[in-house]
Amino acid sequence: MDIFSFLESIHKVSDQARVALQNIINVNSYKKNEIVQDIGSRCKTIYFVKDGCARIFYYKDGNDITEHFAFENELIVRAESLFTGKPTSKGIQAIDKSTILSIDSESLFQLYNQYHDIERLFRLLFEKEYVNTVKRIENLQFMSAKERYAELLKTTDYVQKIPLKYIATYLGITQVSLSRIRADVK
Amino acid sequence: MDIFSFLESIHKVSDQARVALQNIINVNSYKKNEIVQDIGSRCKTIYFVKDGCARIFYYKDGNDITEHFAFENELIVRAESLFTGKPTSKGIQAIDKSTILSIDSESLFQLYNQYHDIERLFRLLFEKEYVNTVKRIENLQFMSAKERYAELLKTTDYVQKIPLKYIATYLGITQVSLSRIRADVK
DNA sequence: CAAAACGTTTTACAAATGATAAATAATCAT
DNA sequence: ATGATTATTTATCATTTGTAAAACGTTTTG
Repeated sequence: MDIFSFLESIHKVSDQARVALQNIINVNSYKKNEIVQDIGSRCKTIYFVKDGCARIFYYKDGNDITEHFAFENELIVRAESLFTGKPTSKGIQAIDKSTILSIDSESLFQLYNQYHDIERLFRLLFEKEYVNTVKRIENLQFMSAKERYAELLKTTDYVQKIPLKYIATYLGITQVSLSRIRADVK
Repeated sequence: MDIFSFLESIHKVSDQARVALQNIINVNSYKKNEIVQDIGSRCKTIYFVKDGCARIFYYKDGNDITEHFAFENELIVRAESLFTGKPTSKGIQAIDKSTILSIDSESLFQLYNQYHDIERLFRLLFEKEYVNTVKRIENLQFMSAKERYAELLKTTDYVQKIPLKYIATYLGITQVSLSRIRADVK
């Protein structure tokens, strides 16, 4: 799917705005496990998974924690850096061979001033992301690990391709615990 | 603090826009424990705590769960209803005697078309809320209940006034468990 | 004030999850 | 292919958290 078809499904922008947007979008291919952006600097990019699958991760007490998964036609954003200007402690990694679009956020925020349409489009996009994070809170706050795992399985078949250890930390549990849950379900 | 001082600290709008905004804001006082908006209908209101303290809650398996606390000069929004148009399963309750402003969302979204300024202001506001929810995920995903409690205590002294049972479910644990944690810390 | 209602703590026991190590299984690189 | 590496499962035991019930405290209200 073309990103513009996706964007148009959210909010249609003028042809001029569309061209302006095209100019700040880059396409890149990543190998399995390749780092898309490393931990450390201030995040100035909005990513969009065209094909494949990626994750946001960080380290807590030396352990690799997956905070977020993104599949086809989904945004990846480290909001706590992008919207605050603070350096990020989170990295982005392609889990599988992937095609990922990058939108330079500083250029985008400039375009907001010229094209009200573009600001609205991204406002709506980020509102959706916001809603997703709220749902994830509901999920983490009072569902058992087993329930959370069942929920995740429902979202996409792509989950099958994701290493167990990533899924475990995403669910907020250890690999061993997830392995037990799986054994139970069988 | 006046809400307009607060809003101006995020993004300054024109005098005209300000007047238009004033017209869709209502001020209400609530008694301790009073319901601000009940569970059920579609959420069409953005709330702002001027004084006091409120919470978002819902029921899971018959248990009252606190999803969110809002203190002075904070927004309260049930994003998953406001931004999707779906009915909400969450209610809002004043925890203490409170003054809470209500902004009608349908009117606000209309104003977005007339005043680019207002759309930008609220875009920035909701970006902040989005960042807060992301931080809460970090918090819930891999911090122990003890750590989460310590974090919460740091945020505001107002926590002292909040019933333990609300705090416990907010942290994702039972009252009994929180009571134990408190006994430990002493 | 006293009774009732509500909130918090404690206790005892059960269930879920963590930590560590070892055993298998699957994947990768030469 | 085969050895090395990485991923997953299993086992054992410790810790955390849940559940239920009772005890204790505090607040509300007639």
